[in-house]
Parts: sequence; C-alpha cells; structure tokens
Amino acid sequence: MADFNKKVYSIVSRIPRGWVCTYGHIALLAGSPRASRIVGAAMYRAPAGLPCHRVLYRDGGLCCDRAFGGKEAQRQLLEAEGVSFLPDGRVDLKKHLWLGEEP
DNA sequence: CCGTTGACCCTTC
DNA sequence: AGAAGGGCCAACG
Repeated sequence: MADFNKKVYSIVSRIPRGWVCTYGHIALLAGSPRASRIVGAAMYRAPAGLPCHRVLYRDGGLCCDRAFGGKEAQRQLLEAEGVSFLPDGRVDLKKHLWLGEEP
C-alpha cells in the first residue's frame, strides 16, 4: 500500500498550525489503525516540508530523542506554534489534539 | 524473493 | 496502578 505513505504525508501536511496529531490517529486516517509504526517510519523517510514535529505519542509525549533531531527542538517548535505544554513535558492533547477535520 | 527491522499502540500480568 | 510483552504494515538489505 504505497498510498498509505502518501496519505500519511497528506494528513500530516494538513495539520493546522497550533495543533498536533498522534501516530495512531494518522495511521487511522490513513486506513491502517495498527500501522502506527509505519507512520513513524514514513516520517523518518519523509522529505522536508513535513511538520513531523506536530506528531506525538497517544499520551501526548514527544517521540524518542532520536526523532527528527531532538525533542527539545520539537517542544520549542510546538510552543512557537501556540501549543500548550503541561508541566510533565507533554502536550495538552485535550486542547490541541487534531481530529483530522480541517478545511 | 524472503527475512529483518522500525519516530508505535494495545492487551494482559 | 505500573510494568511487560505481543502484534500490526510497510520498506530496506
């Protein structure tokens, strides 16, 4: 399913600024709710222009420190986009979890 | 072509 | 409630 990667690319690219999404949710929108791993792999191999820093864990925690270059940078980027961070170092999915319904 | 690995998530102990 | 293990799908070697 090469379309999966394409869909993931489209979905992530459609995430509005100030919002975040999870690997599982992206995989769900892509058509494979269990292929959350593939989403991450797709990000790793995805070309520039893909806001992978808006993609987080299901709990709101940032991906491993090896992701895209450093979770610290990701935190700064999300903060700069207007995303609220909890004292635990996780994103408030309650406020910024993007459901995938965007014009 | 087949085997292994991988930015994860969910169920069970 | 916390921790551990397994499973899914696709791409790379």
